[in-house]
Amino acid sequence: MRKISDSTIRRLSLYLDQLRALSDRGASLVSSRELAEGSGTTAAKVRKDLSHFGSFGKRGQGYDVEELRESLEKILGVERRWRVAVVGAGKIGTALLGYGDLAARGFEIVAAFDTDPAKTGREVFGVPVYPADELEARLRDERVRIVILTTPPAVAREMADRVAAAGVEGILSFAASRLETEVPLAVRWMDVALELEGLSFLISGGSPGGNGDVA
Amino acid sequence: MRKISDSTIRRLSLYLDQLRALSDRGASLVSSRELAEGSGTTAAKVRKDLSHFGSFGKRGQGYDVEELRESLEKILGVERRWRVAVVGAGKIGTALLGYGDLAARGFEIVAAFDTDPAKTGREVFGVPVYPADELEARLRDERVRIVILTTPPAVAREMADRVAAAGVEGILSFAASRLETEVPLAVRWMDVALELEGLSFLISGGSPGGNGDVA
DNA sequence: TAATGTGAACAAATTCACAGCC
DNA sequence: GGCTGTGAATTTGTTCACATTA
Repeated sequence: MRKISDSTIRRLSLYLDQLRALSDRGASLVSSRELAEGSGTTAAKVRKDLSHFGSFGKRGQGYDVEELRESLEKILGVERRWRVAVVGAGKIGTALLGYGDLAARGFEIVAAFDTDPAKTGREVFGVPVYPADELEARLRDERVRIVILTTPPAVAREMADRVAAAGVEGILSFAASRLETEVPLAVRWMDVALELEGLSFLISGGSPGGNGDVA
Repeated sequence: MRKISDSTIRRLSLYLDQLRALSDRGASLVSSRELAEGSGTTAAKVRKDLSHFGSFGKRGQGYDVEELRESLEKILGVERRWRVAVVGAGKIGTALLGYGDLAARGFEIVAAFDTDPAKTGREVFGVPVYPADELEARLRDERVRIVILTTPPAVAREMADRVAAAGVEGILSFAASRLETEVPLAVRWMDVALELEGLSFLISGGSPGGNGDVA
């Protein structure tokens, strides 16, 4: 299998979202055009995206909703549940602990960590908050494979190295700055201010006479 | 000026972050190679990205940190402050109200809204939380140009239409599903579960023998 | 000498268009 | 007739390599 682009993966997530909704509504077939409309893309892109992984549709008909949903879950690796921990129990970190959408989409937050003793030793939205000392031990005990990093930038690098050393395989980082870890692992970044800057550019007329990403 | 790609804009934000840090440290010159290293890209890309907007460097020397920082702030439209509102004062919405990084990067949250009367009529982290009835009036009074949408998906569409009608020019949406507004405006999405699905794909070996986005 | 700015070469992603099947 | 799957064409984005300037 060749290298799959990041854009393709992101779109697969959007298709999956839609298929779950269609499935709930009891729809049985869906066309590439419909999937495209619901995810702001084109029918050709939908078909090309899927074609990297096999052929899932019936010519002349479309795709079987249940079948494609299951296939996409397997492709994305969300046919089973993931055990996730949140490192940094500040405002964003604790907000995520109670965010039901994550569990609904297969990501179960099983632990949180913080260096501040005032925040540890209790449960928040049912998730235990441990002191950072216990990071490595608890991550292993809980078989955590993905960590969401919400610490201040100053400690992000250290925490990333520690979770990587503890066998975590992926990090979703809310820390603005890039981070390089000693052990290589998959990292994605989310940065609210960066997204706002993107909007600022579009609104300010950066690309004049209209803008790229419009709903 | 031709159409600037989204990837270029995102990288400009990363360069700007770095220039601010360099500026704080009193650095006066920086090369495309250094900017590239700090943002996980290549020197050629840095130069090409900047070349779309003019020529900012001195051959043989590099870029003047202050000068380039100011230029990038102008390009991104963050040379002045933006007035932002948060619609939906749930867990994520309120977490954002106290998130100092936004103000530090030029985005001031001046109001929040919610439909739940239990949440309105008070201040959270110094930001007044208004009932949703007052949405249009307050957005105009406060001269809000960007809204961060953190409502449940069920009401996201309606709220998007209402803020668009109230003259808001950009939306950053945490609502998973795409949304189409009657009035067209700039929209960006942030979706924690989608990012986790991307990590899940990489970890599960979606692209075998290594993965794309590694630190 | 060192590093920018930029056309030209290249690679990747998207779109087109149509053969193949339901 | 309708819709998928896919090579080919096109467009977009990246990398190369070098003339140019401090």
